[in-house]
Amino acid sequence: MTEAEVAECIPDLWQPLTQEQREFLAQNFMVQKYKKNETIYNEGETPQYLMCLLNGKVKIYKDGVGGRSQIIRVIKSQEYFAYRAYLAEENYVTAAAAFEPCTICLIPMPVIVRLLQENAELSMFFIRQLSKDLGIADERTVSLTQKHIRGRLAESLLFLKDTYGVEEDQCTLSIYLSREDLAHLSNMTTSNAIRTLSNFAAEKLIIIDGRKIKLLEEEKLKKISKIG
Amino acid sequence: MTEAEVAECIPDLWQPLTQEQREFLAQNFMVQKYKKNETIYNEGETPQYLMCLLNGKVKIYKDGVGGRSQIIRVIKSQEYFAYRAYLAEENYVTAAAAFEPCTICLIPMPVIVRLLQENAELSMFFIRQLSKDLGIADERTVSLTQKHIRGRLAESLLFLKDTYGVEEDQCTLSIYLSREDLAHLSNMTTSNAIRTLSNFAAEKLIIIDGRKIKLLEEEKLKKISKIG
DNA sequence: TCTAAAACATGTTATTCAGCACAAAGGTAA
DNA sequence: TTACCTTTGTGCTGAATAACATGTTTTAGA
Repeated sequence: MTEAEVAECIPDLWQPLTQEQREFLAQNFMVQKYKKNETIYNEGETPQYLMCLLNGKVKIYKDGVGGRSQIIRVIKSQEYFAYRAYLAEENYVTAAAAFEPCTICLIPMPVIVRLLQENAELSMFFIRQLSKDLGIADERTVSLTQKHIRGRLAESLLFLKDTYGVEEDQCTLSIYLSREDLAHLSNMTTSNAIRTLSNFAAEKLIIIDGRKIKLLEEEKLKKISKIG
Repeated sequence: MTEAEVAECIPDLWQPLTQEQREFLAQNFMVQKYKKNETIYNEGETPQYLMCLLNGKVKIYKDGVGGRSQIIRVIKSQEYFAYRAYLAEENYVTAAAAFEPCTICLIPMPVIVRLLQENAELSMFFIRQLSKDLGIADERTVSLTQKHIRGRLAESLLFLKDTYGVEEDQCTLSIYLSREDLAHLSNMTTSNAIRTLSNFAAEKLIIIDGRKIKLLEEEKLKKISKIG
């Protein structure tokens, strides 16, 4: 892989570096592919790499009480993940899997740590990213615990639009999730995800066609999400 | 305040610094006192200071749907807080208040940012801290959403023991929370906190004497917490 | 193309927990 | 003291939602 190609894959990481650091990074750069639904890492494993999603869609999730799965966050193209546990000096407390076929760039964490020690701007990038993620996690805790089912599902739909965007028609979500994943994202059972989605469709807030979801009344969904 | 005194207040921040940086920090050091139940900062405000709790106990909380309060985390002596939002370039998404009379050290965030740019070891301290907090937040999301009332309350009691410790008898929690705060920590109504606490007492897992709580059967509480 | 499995859909029941209402106990101030 | 407010405690009711059962549709593999 040429340096120019590496630079294009991981601009946020690349940009702050000196020429010397860039050469070092380019020498420690791997790319790996994952199939749809393939596990990327598991809870309890020892983290070794920082990962950057080059293309595809990834879920970070956690299996809780009685094996019930909760999606903690989702990763879109160009985002970094899988590094938190190493930096906290822990094993993974979450697992990651591919929603769709993915290409992921892997960089050994010791390489990252060395760069962090040499490059203050890079450190600030990680500090900012972790700070943002922690704020999101705090918001999410309250949403998931206090909002009612309709509010949680509406929030998830809007969140998916924000994260992965829409197709050419400006309203069909670009991600086709199973009802089960939608449920795990919204902290509810699969039955209730199906039911509530049907209700939204009956109220003409959305149109469902299999896994394809069109958001018709975004403002009303926002209202439902906000009032809980 | 002498440099030695400053050093004692904020060892984690102080230790990585050069002599020059220490002098700079010592010149930008304030100490402020807060009364019991006094608000330290509010949601929506613009963050200006990193805070370090010198003594006392602090809650970080968030008012959610219908003003229902959720305690997100608690701070003990020597811990840093209130810096996340500034580093994420956001306003506060949480609020902070004193459980008990507190002494807090305040350092303007621009001072911290300057030190972060100069000192890689200090950056690593914040990266590690944020990474740990994010892991805790992820775990907490699943606990609060999936565990049942008894599991959540048991977890809170054990968490309070871990965080603030116990008195000389080795089993009385050192923090005397109102039932309301205990409820907000455990994501339940005050009535249910009272009821479940009474049940634990009836089962001889704990002894309650007003706000004083003695943990008798820690292993059984751990089991209740784990199975949810 | 057939078959089996997975995903989707919907109705019913059971459980958990929030939301009262109200009373007792403790603390605080005039 | 008395009065008042806050906190604690308890019972009852109903709403929200998980769990279960069952049938249908879609998908994937042989």
